[in-house]
Amino acid sequence: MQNTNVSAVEAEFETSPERVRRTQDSFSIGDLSKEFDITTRSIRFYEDQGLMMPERRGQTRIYTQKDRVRLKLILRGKRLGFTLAETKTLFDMYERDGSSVNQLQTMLRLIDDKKLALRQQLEDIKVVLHELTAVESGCRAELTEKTKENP
Amino acid sequence: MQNTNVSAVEAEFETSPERVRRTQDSFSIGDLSKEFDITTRSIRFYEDQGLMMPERRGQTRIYTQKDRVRLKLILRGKRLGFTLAETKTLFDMYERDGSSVNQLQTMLRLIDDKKLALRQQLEDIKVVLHELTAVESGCRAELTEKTKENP
DNA sequence: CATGAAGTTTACGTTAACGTAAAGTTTTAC
DNA sequence: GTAAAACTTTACGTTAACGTAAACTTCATG
Repeated sequence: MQNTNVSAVEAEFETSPERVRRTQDSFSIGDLSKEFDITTRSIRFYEDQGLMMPERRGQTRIYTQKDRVRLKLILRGKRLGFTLAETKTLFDMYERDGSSVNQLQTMLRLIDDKKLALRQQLEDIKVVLHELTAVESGCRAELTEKTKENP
Repeated sequence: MQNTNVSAVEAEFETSPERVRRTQDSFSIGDLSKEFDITTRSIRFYEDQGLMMPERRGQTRIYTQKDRVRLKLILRGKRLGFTLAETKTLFDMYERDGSSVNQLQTMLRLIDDKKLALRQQLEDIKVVLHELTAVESGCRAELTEKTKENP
């Protein structure tokens, strides 16, 4: 087990190509906003919501590698359909439970919920697509009729 | 062509079983809210947004069959993923163009847009489902490892 | 030393479709 | 005849995730 500080779950999210440019160990808010292509407003918002707590040098925020990984996790969570509140729950859980067994179970529950909801959405979308096609046919039929009348 | 007042598109939306109980020809807001299982607040909201303009007897709203059909169309539009604004556009169009050739073409465009967006959504959801499954596997693996350590 | 880039806080604005009082009038029922 | 049910208007609240503007400080550079 080579875990130093970053949670196993966090480590899991590390993608291999990143290891190449392991140079910096502190970042400005602008650095991160550029790297992840989000606004600084967003990053400050995440802090507002209790998802990050970077150090300060005076007023200025200083982000560590750990913070950077957190941000990465936030964004991946978003892509997976987690709300910021849900992601925060996971973070809080890890904070109180380093071993994170609890966290993993919660995550599994969350994932299960998401999968269920997504499958439902999938079905709904299919149904609506069919309905739309039906309405479309009706429209086309009516349209050819109308243009037949008024050439 | 047996169109009296209701547009051909509106007529198209009429479902057959309805014709059986063709009794009333005016309705209260409560009648409609019960029939379609929505709140009176919603109905008044649709009026606010310019989607309906029922007559009044004093202060009280009186809805005709035509209004009822409109409401039905609004709700079907919602099920099909149209915003109220989009539905309003179609209504306005019919108001100015009884023959509604224009309306039909606009509708076809709208439907096409929706279908495209839905297909995209479908793909996105599939991708996310796969990602979720992957993350889930990772969690499970890690979990069995942890519980192996601390039995 | 000025100036422009990057950082900061505070706080209101946005979107969609209603929910939820509050406070009043009208209708219906017994 | 009165009390409950149904109707009305007005208007602020909700959700999520920021956008945007104002007004300020700090820093580096030519």
